[in-house]
Amino acid sequence: MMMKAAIIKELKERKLKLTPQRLAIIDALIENTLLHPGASLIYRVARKKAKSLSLSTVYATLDELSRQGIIRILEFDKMENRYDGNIAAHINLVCKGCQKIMDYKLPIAIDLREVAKKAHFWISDTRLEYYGYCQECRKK
Amino acid sequence: MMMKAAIIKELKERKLKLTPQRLAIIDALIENTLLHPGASLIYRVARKKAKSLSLSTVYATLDELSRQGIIRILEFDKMENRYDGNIAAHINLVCKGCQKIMDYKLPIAIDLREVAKKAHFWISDTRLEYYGYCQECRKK
DNA sequence: CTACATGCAAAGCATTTGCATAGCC
DNA sequence: GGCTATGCAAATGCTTTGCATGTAG
Repeated sequence: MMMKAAIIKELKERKLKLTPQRLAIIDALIENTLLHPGASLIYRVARKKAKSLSLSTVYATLDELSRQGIIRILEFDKMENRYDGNIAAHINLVCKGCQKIMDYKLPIAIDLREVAKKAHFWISDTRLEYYGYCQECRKK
Repeated sequence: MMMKAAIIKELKERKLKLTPQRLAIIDALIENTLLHPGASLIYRVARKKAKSLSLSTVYATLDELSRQGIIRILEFDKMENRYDGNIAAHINLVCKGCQKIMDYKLPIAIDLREVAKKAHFWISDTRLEYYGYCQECRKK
């Protein structure tokens, strides 16, 4: 996840307003990066800091941050969207037991320019996921 | 995509009924593998073959096939689920312009056992996607 | 000031569910 | 015949939208 100062700088440069709601949402995202939080969790956490906050503002802000390339939206089957602050290429390990999502550093680098050349496809971002079971869930 | 005979064999072995609806859905999936079709397209195509067919049956069948590991469900942002008959490890190139999804053969093999060891995570399946623009959409 | 952000409530929509009926094995 | 699959319609639930109001710059 980018640092708060860096995110604020980005938003200022693009003339986006730094409302208390947005700042609270950014805090919630940063504090919970490892959890890859969903909108409802972000709402619950950010609500404590922002004097007033609605779920639609949470969605609007997350959309905006995603449009700015600061976070990535992850959609799942039978599970609410999750928001990933880690923009660098990495693999998400998604536990089907407890819904936990962990980062895994890519062991190799895939050359995106090669894909562009071979498949005539211009890549803007990536999503790499492995589904399975974490250690705790596997014991059960 | 598996061949029809192989899919039927799988279903028989697991004592799942081969109804005309299921067969029509499997045909629709096979005929449209390259499109990575959504439920609505499958419904439209399969409807022509099956004497009667409802959308809920389409969903139920696709769920069943996914549970059997025959297809994979892909969920997206602001776009209906798509169904992927290609279970082998590969990358899906998802065009944000025209919603087309193309397969891309992985240039390297990622060793899943290594992930299991390093991250204590047992992988059941994978989802690798690159988002961007195909050649036609890029021209615009 | 004024354009953009927010909150509310209502709409949207793909997907799921409950239940009576039909039909495969 | 028994048990699973189907169809229908209604429910679900996350996400989006329209619009009036508030507020950051």
